[in-house]
Amino acid sequence: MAGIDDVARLAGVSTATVSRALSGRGPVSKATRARVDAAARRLGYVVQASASSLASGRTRCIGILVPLLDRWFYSTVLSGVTAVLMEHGYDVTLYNLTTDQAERERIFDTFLRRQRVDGVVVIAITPTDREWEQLREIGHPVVVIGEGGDGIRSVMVDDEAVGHTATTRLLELGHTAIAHIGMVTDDPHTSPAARHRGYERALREAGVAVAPALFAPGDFTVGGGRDAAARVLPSASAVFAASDELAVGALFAARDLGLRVPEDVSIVGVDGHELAEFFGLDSIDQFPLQQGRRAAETVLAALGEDVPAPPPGPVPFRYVSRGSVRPPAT
Amino acid sequence: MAGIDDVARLAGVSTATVSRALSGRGPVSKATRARVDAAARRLGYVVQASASSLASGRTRCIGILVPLLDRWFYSTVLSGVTAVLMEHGYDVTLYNLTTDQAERERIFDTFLRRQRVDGVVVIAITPTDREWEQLREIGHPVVVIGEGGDGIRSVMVDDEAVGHTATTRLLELGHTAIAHIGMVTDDPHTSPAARHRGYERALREAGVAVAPALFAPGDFTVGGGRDAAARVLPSASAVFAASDELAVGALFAARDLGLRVPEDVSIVGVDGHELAEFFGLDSIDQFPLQQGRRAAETVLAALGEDVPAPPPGPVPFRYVSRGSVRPPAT
DNA sequence: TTGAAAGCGCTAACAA
DNA sequence: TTGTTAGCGCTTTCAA
Repeated sequence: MAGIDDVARLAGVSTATVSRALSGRGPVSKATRARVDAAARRLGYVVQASASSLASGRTRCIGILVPLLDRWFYSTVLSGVTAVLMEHGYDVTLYNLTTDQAERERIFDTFLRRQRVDGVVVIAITPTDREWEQLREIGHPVVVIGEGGDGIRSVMVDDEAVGHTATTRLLELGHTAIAHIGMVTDDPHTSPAARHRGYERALREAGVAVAPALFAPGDFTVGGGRDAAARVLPSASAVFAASDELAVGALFAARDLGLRVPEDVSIVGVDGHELAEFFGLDSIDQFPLQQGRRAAETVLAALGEDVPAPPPGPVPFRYVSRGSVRPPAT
Repeated sequence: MAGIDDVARLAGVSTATVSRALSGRGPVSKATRARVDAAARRLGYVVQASASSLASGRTRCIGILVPLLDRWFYSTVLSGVTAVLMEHGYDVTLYNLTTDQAERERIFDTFLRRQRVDGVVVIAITPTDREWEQLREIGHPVVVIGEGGDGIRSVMVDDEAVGHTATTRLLELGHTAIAHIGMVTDDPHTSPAARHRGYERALREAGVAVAPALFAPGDFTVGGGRDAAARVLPSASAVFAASDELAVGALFAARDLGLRVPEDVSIVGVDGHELAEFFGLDSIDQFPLQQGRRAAETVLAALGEDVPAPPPGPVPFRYVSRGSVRPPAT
């Protein structure tokens, strides 16, 4: 495996010049650069990551923290992040935070502190105060998809607006017995919490009382949605589900109860999941691929890479009609 | 950020001893190790990855090549791989091979050759001859989930047996007009190709002619399955789909055609996807999480890590009945 | 624009 | 069992 000396020898220059030519940092004459490039190509030379990192302090690697890999939203965001980073020559190191507390600590205490990454993208995780602190301490840019903390860049949709939009749509159709299925968290800074707030605000603004019995928690899976919906469907004419997976679960629950959608019950989800289309499910698309791309561009920009500056403010979402809502039967 | 010298000073030993104590390589007395551990903990010292790698030649990082992230099978395998690697203190660097040819080349030419990884896990990708060559050249263990190449370790289910099992089940129920929806590849060493062979062999063994009109290609998505199934359903009493996503698509196609499952048509899929349960879909579960775990253990074993030796031979699969098949209507 | 040379922070011979 | 020391393969001052 060729080293930088081999390239230097073949090109008839010093290793310093090879380094400058190949990295693009520092002045190199056009002719020299061409000779170095040719020599490098001829030898199949690729700079060794660890040596380069040790000498320069840059790793060209971004760490990604993600809570689950097998959920559509996360894996789609991840696709967006990796695509952009790869285009810019960055590697991606994946840290899958499970529910195992010891493992989680090890990621924050050790993995992230090995100086293996130049930056971190956090997907939909709510770090504790201490974890925020640790993220800041690594001394590299951190971008959160979701609500950020102090001095931490964030890419997010306005989840309260999402909840408000979906609920308002149902209200406008004339529904008043609108159930919500989502997740209960003690942390108000999460997407489910914000969507829930948006739901309640829309109801209040419309003068409709918020009925606690019309909320049912369920984890963000089809099964969770089915179980949660089964509890509220008997007393609701419409359901706002905090994710498309939950909404699909609600469709199954409706079927089990002999309810037709949308004749007997209207259902709206959130995400833009592939399945929403097949089920003819109204949904608020939040463009997860774009969120991932934007997060990646945000870290790269913070690292001084030449990327289109991501626009400030929350990322867009869009209500997509597919036929799962209609005015309530009278 | 504390360095190894700080730890050495605080513990009253040399840096070499700190290195030995913390890495576990080389002899250190019990008392010394305790002092070093205490000093390291006190200073919050974590070894710097690039310096350690440069000096030792080991990176404690495994590269993973995956074609798609947002498909259930791949992301589940990936979960299994990352879980095991993390348990052993290994990082995971993710390379998402898209269909972009230039990007793919860059991964094989550059990314994998930066000596950033100690080993590679390839998920469901069919490398070209040249790419196999490049994988071997990096001089590290490579494990493929799917059919391997020369001198490359492989973790795989016997996909021909999978196809044979599913088809045989339908034959035993009395079906003869059994359609297959899968993927067309010119490469015989892929899962879809093997499942297709198993399907045809089962038919031949049962004395049923293989009807080319009963095969329809579709990419491995719900949409692909729906379109493919729409073409073969009119002339089939049963469908063997090469994945659960395809099978779910077939369910939608059946519904669109006014066919009931299983009264009018029987459907079997492959994977063990969460949705199979909700749709009451018969499926061959291939335990992707276990496949991922086994692949990770295989690389680790090859690197001399202390892991349970993965059993040889193909990984298990299991036919799971959920009510989507029955004898053909007469 | 180039080259010489001093590290980057750690590991692993080797000697004690 | 421990310390001394010479690198690992690059990058980056600094001087020319």
